[in-house]
Amino acid sequence: MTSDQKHSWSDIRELIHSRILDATYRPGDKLPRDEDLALELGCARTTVHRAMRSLAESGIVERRRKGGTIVCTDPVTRTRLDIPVTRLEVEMSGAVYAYHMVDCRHLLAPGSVTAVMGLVEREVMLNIKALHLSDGKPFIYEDRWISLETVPEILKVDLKRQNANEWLVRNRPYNRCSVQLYAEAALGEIAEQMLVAPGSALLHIERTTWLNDAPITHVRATTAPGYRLSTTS
Amino acid sequence: MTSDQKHSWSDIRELIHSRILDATYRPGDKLPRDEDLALELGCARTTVHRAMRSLAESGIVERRRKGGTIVCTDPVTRTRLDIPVTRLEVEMSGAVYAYHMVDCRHLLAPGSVTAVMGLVEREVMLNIKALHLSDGKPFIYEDRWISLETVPEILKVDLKRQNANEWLVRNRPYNRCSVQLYAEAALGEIAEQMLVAPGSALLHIERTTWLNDAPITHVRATTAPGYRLSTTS
DNA sequence: AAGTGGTCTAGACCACCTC
DNA sequence: AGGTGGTCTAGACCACTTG
Repeated sequence: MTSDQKHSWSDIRELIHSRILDATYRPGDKLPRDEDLALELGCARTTVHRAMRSLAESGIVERRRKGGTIVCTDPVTRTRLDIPVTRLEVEMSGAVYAYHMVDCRHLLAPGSVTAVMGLVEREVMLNIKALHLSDGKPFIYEDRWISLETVPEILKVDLKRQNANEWLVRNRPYNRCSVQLYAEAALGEIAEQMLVAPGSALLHIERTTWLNDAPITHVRATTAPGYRLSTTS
Repeated sequence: MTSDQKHSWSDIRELIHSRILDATYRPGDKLPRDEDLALELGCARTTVHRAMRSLAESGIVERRRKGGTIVCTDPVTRTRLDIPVTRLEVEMSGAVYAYHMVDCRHLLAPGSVTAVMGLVEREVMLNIKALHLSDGKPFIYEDRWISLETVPEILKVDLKRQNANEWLVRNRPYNRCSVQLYAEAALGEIAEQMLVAPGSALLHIERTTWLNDAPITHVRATTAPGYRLSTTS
């Protein structure tokens, strides 16, 4: 009676997914218990669990103890976004990478920055403005704030030669990260640095990183016209 | 000798992660074999494996059979991006949602669209232009192409009343999805529909979905000024 | 060819949450 | 309070890939 058994969790994931796709299980429906599915499919419960966890991570089903497994209604589009290190991104495209520090000073960080970092009070941080170049042309302009509380060693680094992000990434790994994406017209200073007409539409990527609730850095990256972020899955 | 045992995979994940954070294991280093770590930590190899897989999914280590586990050099910023269904996004913000179909016709899809979809030849598709409103104000303008090869039933749906995306999402789940993000100035038609000054910088979200290599739909969503996409983790 | 991670099993116990 | 998913174990075998 039971069709021939598929014992691998990815096969089982596909099987269950296909039942969702062909509406055997509809959005909002409750799926059989892991144990029953294991019995039906002729595999261990652990294997069904592995498949289910994968479906849950993809946002296709929702699982609750005692509540069972439910097919998600109102599915979101869930993708993975990888933001590469700029130098590598440029070099991978076959272009020559260069880094140019525009400005570097101690400043009282604006409230917008300290708020995002989760700090109650404003404090003096290291502010770095720098340009990443691809074949000599402006590629990304970054405005970065580094917490001197969390990363005092940064003052010993020669940031005119050493890209701040790469130093941080190698010496100050982070725990938690928040990213925001938006479009904004190029303002005076940015338009100047990026060599674009004022008002040009540019994609901005803001990132904040922490190590166990201690903020490390906040950076606003302004990308060149036409820049695209792609995700897969 | 062995410190007191932590038996849960998340504890072990944290422990190994902390060794990476404090440079016990440095970028490029090879970690001990799963079995040795299990021995050291006093747990089953499966448990170490579970922790390692989590670290690998986060892009912190790289694992290869026979090659062992290596701490990633040049880490990328990896985040999860969830794009909600527009109606829910509006309603969650406490505003009133409305949908207005602007245009709907059979058209030969442009090469840029069919190419992204992975089609060799251009074909006639259903093209829908629509506006999502939040409290009566333009929120997202979408330009959508729906494959009539894959989804012929769409012709029976009353798309003036029924939001195309929501119908698709409920009746034509997808397998694969590709997303692109970029900034672009509002052109004539878009500026008109969105009620913004021509040239305004707007965030664009392009999505293509497939079911087993059969393209379902391609949509370019133009968001209102100030729109932000956030990711967590 | 051999060593490493990847997976499967069977069973047990735990933790959470709904009923 | 009981049922469901979540996890851990111990052992076995498999699959990939590199030395």
